Amino acid sequence: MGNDFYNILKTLKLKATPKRIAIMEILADEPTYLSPDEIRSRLKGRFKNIGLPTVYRNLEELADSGIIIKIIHPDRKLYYFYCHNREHHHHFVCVQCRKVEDINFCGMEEIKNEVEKNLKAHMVSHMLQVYGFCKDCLKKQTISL
Amino acid sequence: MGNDFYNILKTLKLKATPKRIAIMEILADEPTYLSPDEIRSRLKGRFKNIGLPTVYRNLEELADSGIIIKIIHPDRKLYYFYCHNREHHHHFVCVQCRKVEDINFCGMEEIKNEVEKNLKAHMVSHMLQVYGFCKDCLKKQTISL
DNA sequence: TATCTAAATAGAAATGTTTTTTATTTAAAA
DNA sequence: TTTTAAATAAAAAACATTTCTATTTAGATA
Repeated sequence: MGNDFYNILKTLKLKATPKRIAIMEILADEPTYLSPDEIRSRLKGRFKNIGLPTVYRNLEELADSGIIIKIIHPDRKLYYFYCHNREHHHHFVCVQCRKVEDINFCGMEEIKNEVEKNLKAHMVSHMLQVYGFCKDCLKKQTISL
Repeated sequence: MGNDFYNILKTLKLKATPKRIAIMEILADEPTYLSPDEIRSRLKGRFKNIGLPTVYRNLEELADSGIIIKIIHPDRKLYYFYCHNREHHHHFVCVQCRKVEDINFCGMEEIKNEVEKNLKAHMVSHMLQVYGFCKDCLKKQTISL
């Protein structure tokens, strides 16, 4: 299918270093979100030397340029996820298996309207995240809801 | 008006210690969200000895019991806010002065519906936060939007 | 009011994630 | 091939948050 990470990086005006490409490959292959340290562990299979600051820096740059996204987890640690959906949308996150699924509904127009009309404020950004148990985790075991 | 924190704490089955009451008073008087360390600084004016773990523990307990709320800031640090509105709602946060205002619209019914019908998942919780510049900060200065 | 006990506390130390620093290496443009 | 700005490794630092332990205290009970 050609995830042409080399050219994506060129478009973003980032050097196409082997490690940067590897980080994108690892995330794109993963249906769940990963922590920086987990990403580093996987990189260790491919590179014998890999520093944690390099992982953090690359993830930050890639997230800033929008090609990957940050997941805000209730534990307040950083997680990253490669999302193939380029439209504006939000995520359902399974707190058990970490699967990420898209939510298409976004009531942001109404919220933006309320913020600007009622509060007379200017909305810069918003964050919506939904936590729960996904279909598969519900099936696999008894979860006391 | 009588913010009867003593009785609120009794209802929550928490000991009404002077420090716990002071934490609630500080937050209730504050229109912005505060960090644990900022709260400790203010407590130092009232108590000569006050440990940071005490502040963290109390904030955690009070947030768990729902009398104060955690604010998720983009910097991923913890902040707390005393919200007088007991209904389910969300917040607009001014990223400049940290003022917190209520947003009454919440599209959660639609989202819950989508999660449960389309994804066949179970929604446990959700987080919505809107960031921007409040009315006053917009007035006070030129912000490049 | 005095006694008692579980809860709360201070203070020090530990934890663990994320960032900074600096010297070295590398991608890719010229 | 040369050049140079960007990227890197490694060590160290920064910093928020938590754990630990001995001590104190709120408030129930006698």
